[in-house]
Amino acid sequence: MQGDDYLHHIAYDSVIFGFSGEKLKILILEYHNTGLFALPGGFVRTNENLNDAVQRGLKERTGLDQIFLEQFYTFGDVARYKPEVMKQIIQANKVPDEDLSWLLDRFISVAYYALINYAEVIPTPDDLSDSCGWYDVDQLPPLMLDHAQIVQKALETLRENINRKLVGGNLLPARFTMKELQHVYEAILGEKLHRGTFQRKMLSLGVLQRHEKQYSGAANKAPFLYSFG
Amino acid sequence: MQGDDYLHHIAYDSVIFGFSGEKLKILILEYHNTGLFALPGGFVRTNENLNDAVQRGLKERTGLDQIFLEQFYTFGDVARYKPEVMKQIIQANKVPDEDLSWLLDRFISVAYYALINYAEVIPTPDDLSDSCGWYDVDQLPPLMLDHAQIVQKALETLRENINRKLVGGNLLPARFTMKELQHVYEAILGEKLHRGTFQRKMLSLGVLQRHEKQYSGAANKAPFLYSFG
DNA sequence: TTATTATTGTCGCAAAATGCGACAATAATA
DNA sequence: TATTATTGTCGCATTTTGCGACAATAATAA
Repeated sequence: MQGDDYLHHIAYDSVIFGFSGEKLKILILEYHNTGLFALPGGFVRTNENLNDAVQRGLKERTGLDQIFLEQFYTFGDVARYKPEVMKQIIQANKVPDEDLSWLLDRFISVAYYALINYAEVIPTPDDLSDSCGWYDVDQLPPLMLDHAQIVQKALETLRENINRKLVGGNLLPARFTMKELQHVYEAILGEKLHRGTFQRKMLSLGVLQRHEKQYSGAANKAPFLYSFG
Repeated sequence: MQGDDYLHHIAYDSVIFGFSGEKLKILILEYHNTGLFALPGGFVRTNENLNDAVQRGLKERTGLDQIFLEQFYTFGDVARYKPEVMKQIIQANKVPDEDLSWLLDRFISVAYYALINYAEVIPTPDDLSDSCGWYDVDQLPPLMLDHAQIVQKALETLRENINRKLVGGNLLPARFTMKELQHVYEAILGEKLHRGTFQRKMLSLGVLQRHEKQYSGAANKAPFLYSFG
């Protein structure tokens, strides 16, 4: 990780949403020996597209390719410049032979959110962090720098886009029941929805494919499975 | 404009919308002796918030303060890195005693759009450009780099936000008629709206203040004037 | 003074979208 | 065969929207 390989002053942070146990979750990593929690982030190589850099980071952290990924804001306040925090992280991970001084400069961070199928992810820490795990959006640990603010804005954007971009399905397996889809919407919006109205609305969009029923073994009517497209 | 005063690799571009003659317009500047047209942009000082840098640039270019300003996307493709274009601009404006080599590096650009009252603006070129003027959004000159794409995305964002953020009023004087407001909406959306429906919708929002009538001298009923808040 | 004309504010009504409860169908168990 | 929980769908009231029409009005023309 030489200084010349990356664009200085520019970073990205990603808010990776998953869905499990009827809860919306976010992937958070913890840096070695610092007690610092952070969003997965990274830097842009000098010959690499910004969007590609984020895709690359996501691949490394989740093992997934072809992810729903969207940029939502670029954070550029001076107040987010805290070199002592970065110094702390570097010192806890001192690797000789590397000039990491460029990491102590001021950074502007382009923030993205990703929607992924929780079940397919293998959370993988990087060199600097020793854990990479899921947290409920409403039970996050204290995050470093302005990362809590970034999460907040990601959630707002997600709520605004939930109908415009059919965002919901990206958080589920390829096939799902209407109830599961409704739970995703409820978790994102933070409110209960009416079952009948929700089903009618979804079906009227004409983007759901209906498949065979899912026999759960429970003593009641079995629901259909659906997929997008 | 020393290299140490600004954050390297980071720029901003602004799409400044105005409204006149029932048309949506954008402020475009032309660089000296190059035939290059561009969006007004600039750089971020090392101790300056990103948002403040854009406000500062807007103030210099329009004379206006307290503008409706919103960030909408950050452009970071490698393809937008064309040092020969920058070199052309610099050479046409050679100022001695300055090291401008940092301008030839790759830049990531944070794009903003602004909505302003056309009548209050005094378009002002900067040192590098010899004109700064209004162009119809559908009759723009060929813009350098990816600036046409930036304009396109600004328009899309504006359309998406038109109802969510009461964007329309920022393009008009403090007091305006319902018809003028409708023309703004039509220019942004690119379609005709029904007069009755539009008026009913706007009034139902409860954010318009009704004032005295505007007697235009025409042989017909005089419209009320409105303001926001 | 009175008719004419263009434009405005508002209304009525049909069509579409939404909120909410209810019913029959169904997959298992008792 | 009855029971139970859940599902798919429908009916109906309410709200929102699209669209035309009417009366009111400010000036001009007769």
